[in-house]
Amino acid sequence: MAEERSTRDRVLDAFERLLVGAGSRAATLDAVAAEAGVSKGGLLYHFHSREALVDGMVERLREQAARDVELMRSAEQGPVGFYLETSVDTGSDFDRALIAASRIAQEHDHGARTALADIRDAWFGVLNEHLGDEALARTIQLIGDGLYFDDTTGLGSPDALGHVRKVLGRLGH
Amino acid sequence: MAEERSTRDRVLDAFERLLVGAGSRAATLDAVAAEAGVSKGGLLYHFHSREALVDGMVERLREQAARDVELMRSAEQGPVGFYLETSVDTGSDFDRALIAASRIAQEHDHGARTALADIRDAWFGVLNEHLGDEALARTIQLIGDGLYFDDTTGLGSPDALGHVRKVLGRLGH
DNA sequence: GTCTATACGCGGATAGAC
DNA sequence: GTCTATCCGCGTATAGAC
Repeated sequence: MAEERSTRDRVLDAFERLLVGAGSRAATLDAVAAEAGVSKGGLLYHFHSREALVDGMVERLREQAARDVELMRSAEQGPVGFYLETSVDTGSDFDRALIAASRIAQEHDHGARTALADIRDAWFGVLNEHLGDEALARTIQLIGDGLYFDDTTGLGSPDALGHVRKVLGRLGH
Repeated sequence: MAEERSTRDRVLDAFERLLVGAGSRAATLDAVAAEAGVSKGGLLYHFHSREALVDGMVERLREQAARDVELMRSAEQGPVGFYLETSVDTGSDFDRALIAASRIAQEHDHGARTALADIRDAWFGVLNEHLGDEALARTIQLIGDGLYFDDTTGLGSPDALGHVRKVLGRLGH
């Protein structure tokens, strides 16, 4: 039977939702506690400081990423399709964690930065291995980043993914 | 003779540097004043609130953007080359303003979001007009966003732009 | 494990001197 | 136009009851 989501996880979920939805400035301990439906004291039992909250989030992100890379490797539609489709925000837990971490990384947090760098390296490894074409692999990764960024910033055109497919089609993909 | 940079502008410069270098959380009025070499009171004479600071920055960004679009339109290397080259952080004032605004936009600021959306529309207009190919124009814009995002997050591979050129070359550009 | 109460410094903002 | 002094609320963190 599926375990109940622990308070710890619910707090991290709340933290991520606030980071994604309103930015780091708004993701205060007060706000996180309220969003998670727990008192500030309750939150601070699980995470002794804001920094610990960030660390906990990054740690969980790494676990999620390891699973994602496995899915990408063995995806039915191939790694490229899987990567691009999951670069537009699908609303998955992993997407949310990734965007949340990028918010923190922008503040110079070392843990978040290296985690994101490692995850990107893993993705690139799969793309490059599959395509056998570094330039194309890098370009596709950039397109994925662009899709992400646009989604994340609330910009982004309606059928971005469709346009990309069209162009990749001309390249024989 | 070139005018001295006004205090107002120096404050906005400082605000942008902090936003880009350390994030919105770190860009406090105290920090901005110190970075600009002015007292908090001095800063608040020019901008009555943090919100006013953001508005001033966005307003200046729009002026810079109008100039950039003109440069893009008439660039020697063509709009695509100009766009991609200026998508990696060149360290220009405009780049800094753009990245700074994207930080603020992530916090749901309406002014920053619409300004960025308008600027992106203008860029797309030039690309699409020049290429006469919407799918390609959108894809190139995504690549530019990706370059931006990577630079911005401190990720990004060394010769990203070179790889992109290679792939675009295969498409006949 | 979760809560309430409390301490305390920081960030945003005002008043008024120079 | 720029400064210092000051106010107040918020964000982080601790102590200790339940």
